[in-house]
Amino acid sequence: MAEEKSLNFIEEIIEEDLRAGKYKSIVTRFPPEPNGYLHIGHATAICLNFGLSKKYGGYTNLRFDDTNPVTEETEYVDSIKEDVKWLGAEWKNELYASDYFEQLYQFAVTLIKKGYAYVDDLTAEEIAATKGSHTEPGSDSPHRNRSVEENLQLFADMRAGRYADGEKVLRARIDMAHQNLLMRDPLMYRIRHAHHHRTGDTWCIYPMYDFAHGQSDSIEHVTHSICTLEFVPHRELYDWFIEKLEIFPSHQYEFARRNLTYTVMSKRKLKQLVEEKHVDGWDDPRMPTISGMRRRGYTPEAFQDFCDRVGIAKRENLIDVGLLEFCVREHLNKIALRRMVVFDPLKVVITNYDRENEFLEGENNPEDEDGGMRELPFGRELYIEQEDFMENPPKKFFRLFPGGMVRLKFAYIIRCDEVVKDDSGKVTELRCTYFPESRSGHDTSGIQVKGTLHWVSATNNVTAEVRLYERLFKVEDPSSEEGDFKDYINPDSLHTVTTAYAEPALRNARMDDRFQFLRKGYFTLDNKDTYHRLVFNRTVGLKDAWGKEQKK
RNA sequence: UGAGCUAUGGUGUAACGGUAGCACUGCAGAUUUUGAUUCUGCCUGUUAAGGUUCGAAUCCUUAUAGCUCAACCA
Repeated sequence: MAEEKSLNFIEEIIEEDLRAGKYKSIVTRFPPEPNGYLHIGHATAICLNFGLSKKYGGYTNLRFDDTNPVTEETEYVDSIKEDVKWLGAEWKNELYASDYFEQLYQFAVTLIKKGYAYVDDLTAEEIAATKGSHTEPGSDSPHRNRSVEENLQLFADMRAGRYADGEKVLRARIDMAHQNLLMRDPLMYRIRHAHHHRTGDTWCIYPMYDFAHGQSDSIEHVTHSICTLEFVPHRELYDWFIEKLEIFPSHQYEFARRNLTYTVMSKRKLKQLVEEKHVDGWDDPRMPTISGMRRRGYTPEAFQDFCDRVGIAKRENLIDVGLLEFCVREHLNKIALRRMVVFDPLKVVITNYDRENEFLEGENNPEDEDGGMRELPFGRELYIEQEDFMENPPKKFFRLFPGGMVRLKFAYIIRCDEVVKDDSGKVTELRCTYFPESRSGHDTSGIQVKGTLHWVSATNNVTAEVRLYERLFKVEDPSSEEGDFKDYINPDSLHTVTTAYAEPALRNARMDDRFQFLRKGYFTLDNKDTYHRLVFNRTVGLKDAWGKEQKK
């Protein structure tokens, strides 16, 4: 029995269009403005647009909406392409709104000729003042009824650079009393004597978003132009231009942008975090940017899964970041190489171990039969985690305590015989005995233990720096709290373990490797600071039933 | 206080006039050489009030709540 996969509302629209024969295949686009870095919100838009065209047999263009020369830079174009590529999205064409400047200019001329556009001399303030309000109609500009010839000449003069910034604009001639404020003679072109990252100084007039986006969609024959809900009021204008221009009718559909708990998503706020040094940069592993999450060790597969699970709709939402963490754990659990790393060492001396150091074997990944094994040096002196020993353990403590026994993962069962302390009473060393016949995989000892600990040889290991990240904010929705969102920054979002002791296999860690440090979480090499030393970022922790139990 | 959009467990999303389902979270248990993974089970929901209908989460009305809109930004 075939399982009916339910469709989201956009898929329903597309299937209906396809069924009705409106299109044979679909074209979507991902249209970032190259003025900043991509974040998770963009990632969901990418998954949506590229996912749709893949599902329904079509393609997706990557189009840079570069109509504002003063905010846009090539640097951003490059980082955006890198991020999109990393997510696994393959665009059909790399396009730029600026590629269409000449065509857009001709569109504007067409509208002028049809009497649908005019050059206005009003200042920005005057235009705002005559715009009216939600309850009051606007009033016509005194230049609204210039002749077509005059408009044509003036617009050509604008292009030719005869005017200074702000001196003139081209407006659509619609209705200054329109219910929709966006339809009250919106601006189509403004003068900007500025260098453009691609067209250089060729142009000094630039189209506004509303006169560039829909037309670009149309030029590319985009069938389904998907954007976020705040553009709903723009749809009327979008359709108006296409109708008056009589060009390919692209259609705009809107969905609700995704919000995540314990973070902020607006460019303005992210920028503040970077500029005021609350984080290390746009790619700080705590940032919700794609570059930040990549650096932290998230995988494209996890994002894809996340997008699929979250779905798509039109209502406001605040998605539990726990879902993203679940997705990344689920993927990493399958692919991560298991390794042992001790963050806070407590020396263990095995008093009855008097032979040569030996090498034991440990599987790389119990989830992967073909994952292979690696060697683990074992010896008389080892490190275990400080927190894995308690002199006076509470109930249900499965780890080491005086007289207690645990298994060392991949190795032997040991018993704690003696606790060595320094003058201040701090435990500095445990003296233990091991049971030779309890060797992992060959255990004939018959001893049952509750706990299994990770460990590292004290004489054969490699040191590394480990960075542990917590949530960047203390509250679920920093933006909706009283006062400044920055008041809710979690001051302890980064813990650095400068010297952790790792098993030797980690010496050969590669940048795209994913690791699970046993009982510690998932880690990956930091792509910036790993140079002459190893620096690992914790992507996400393991589920921690014991930690939860303790909090009770 | 004009217009538009939206309202389903704690969270996200299905059900398209006919049994409110799935996932995450949470809780309980089993297995476990990671207190991980895996497996079982459980808790929790249609914003409200009317109306139409044999039957309403779904259609209608009203109310309520949230979001969006008056940049020469996108």
